[in-house]
Amino acid sequence: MPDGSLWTALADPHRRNIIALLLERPRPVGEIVEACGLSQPSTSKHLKVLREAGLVRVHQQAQRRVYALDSAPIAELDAWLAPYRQLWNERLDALGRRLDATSDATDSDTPKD
Amino acid sequence: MPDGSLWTALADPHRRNIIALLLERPRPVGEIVEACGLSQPSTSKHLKVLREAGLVRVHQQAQRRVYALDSAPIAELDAWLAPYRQLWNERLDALGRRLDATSDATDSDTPKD
DNA sequence: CCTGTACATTCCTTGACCGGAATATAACCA
DNA sequence: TGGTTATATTCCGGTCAAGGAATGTACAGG
Repeated sequence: MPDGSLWTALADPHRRNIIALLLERPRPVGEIVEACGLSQPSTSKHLKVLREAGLVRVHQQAQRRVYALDSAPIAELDAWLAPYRQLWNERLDALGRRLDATSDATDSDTPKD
Repeated sequence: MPDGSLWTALADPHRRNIIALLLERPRPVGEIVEACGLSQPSTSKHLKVLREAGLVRVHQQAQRRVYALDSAPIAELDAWLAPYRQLWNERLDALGRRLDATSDATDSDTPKD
């Protein structure tokens, strides 16, 4: 169940780095270890956090464990973001109108914003 | 400059709560304190984190300090999310094709996904 | 069966963060 | 200027996450 673990998982730069690596293509742990410059245990622990947050999935292949992104939580983030996206659209919209209004009006009702 | 402070700021549930409150409308600190159920100092500290992450702005009004959302970092988040959004669109697309294919094909190559 | 490879897990120490209490600061008002 | 309200900052104890070292586990090959 998606509690706050998604945000917690993404709060760490190394984990965001791993996520970015997996965006290019799925990778076994060894590759991630090299790319991150972290120790193998530390990397495995980060992978565990990402796994428990539902951000990645493992697919065993011989002795390798190949990690890949799972897109579901990303969608969740996007859903969280939606209301704020509206806000910023309104802002841009308002800015546009203001710029437009300055063409034929004196700044009598816009104190100092 | 936006370092990782944005993610760190949003990692805390209380701070996300504050953000949600400010989405409705700008509010003075006192209101936020009541709504959060946290102590005033603790709330002020969270507000400081949000401020330093660029997520909120203060507008002094008499003795009150009215906090409001700043939309810029939200846009930043959205930009970060963009590449992953692509990934998940591809997934949905693939799913759609698979559902479509099941209409005239036996499930011979879809083991247990 | 034994060895090596590829990961995961545990133990431990350190540093960061959280929350509350007390205190400091700033703005308004008489 | 002194007092009150509104907010910020500091200090402090407790908790939690991160990283390294050591160890455990699973799978392949000889």
